[in-house]
Amino acid sequence: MLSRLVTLRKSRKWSMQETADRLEIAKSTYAGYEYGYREPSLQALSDIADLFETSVDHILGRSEQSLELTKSIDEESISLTLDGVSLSNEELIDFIAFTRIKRELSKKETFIKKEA
Amino acid sequence: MLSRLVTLRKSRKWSMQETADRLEIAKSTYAGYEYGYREPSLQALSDIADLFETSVDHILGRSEQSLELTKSIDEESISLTLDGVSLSNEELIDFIAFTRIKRELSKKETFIKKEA
DNA sequence: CAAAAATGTGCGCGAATCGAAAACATATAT
DNA sequence: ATATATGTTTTCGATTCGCGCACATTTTTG
Repeated sequence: MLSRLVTLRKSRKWSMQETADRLEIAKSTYAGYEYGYREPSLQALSDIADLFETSVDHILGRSEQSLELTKSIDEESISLTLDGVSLSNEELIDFIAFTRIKRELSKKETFIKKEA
Repeated sequence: MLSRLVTLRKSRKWSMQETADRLEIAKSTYAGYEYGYREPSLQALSDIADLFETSVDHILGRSEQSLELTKSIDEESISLTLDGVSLSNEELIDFIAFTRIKRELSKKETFIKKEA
């Protein structure tokens, strides 16, 4: 269930002990999570996500969320940031237009090439 | 901990019973989640997120995720889609450049205006 | 309006499982 | 080679999960 923990921990070069310490739980408890014979409480799960600076969904290995840009306008689901500054609706709208046009153009290019 | 459940359920106009049925659990079990005196297992939590077509993080009320665009290049965290088509790295890179430049320009504009 | 059905709310219990301590195995460092 | 750190498993008391059941409240139906 929590198979991604191993990767997350090792990419940080932390031992189980160190990870457990940071989470303020016993190493055997943490080990239980990694080995899969224990499940953390929701609070612990949340703490783990915070520690690894990732989402709970990612830790749970849930089918990676795909964020549809057109839907994220005016919705408070996920906020996008660039260089730490959150993306304004205007920037998002510009981007959508920008990319749609680029996609249209690349279609036409292909079409022309085929014709030639 | 799971205070968002009420909203999610009611926005669908489901009774507790109906929700529990869809989740294939007892209504008293589901009620426990909503009232906050019970926590679902990770599997149940995941099922709930699926049922409500939302993320576990959202259900847990975790500080809304912000996705840093520069970090999402080459990372398998969340995939962005536009009009149902997933965003290529190239499109993302272009957008980052595009927006950075726009931001730079708007700074300068302000500067010029101040000078004038 | 009254009866019936559905829904919400809470209790109690057996079963499941949590979290930690401890012991042991294995690896790393001195 | 010995000590120290890390990984892994077992054990156990305490917690709490999930459900059935009962009752209150609301909604539906005739």
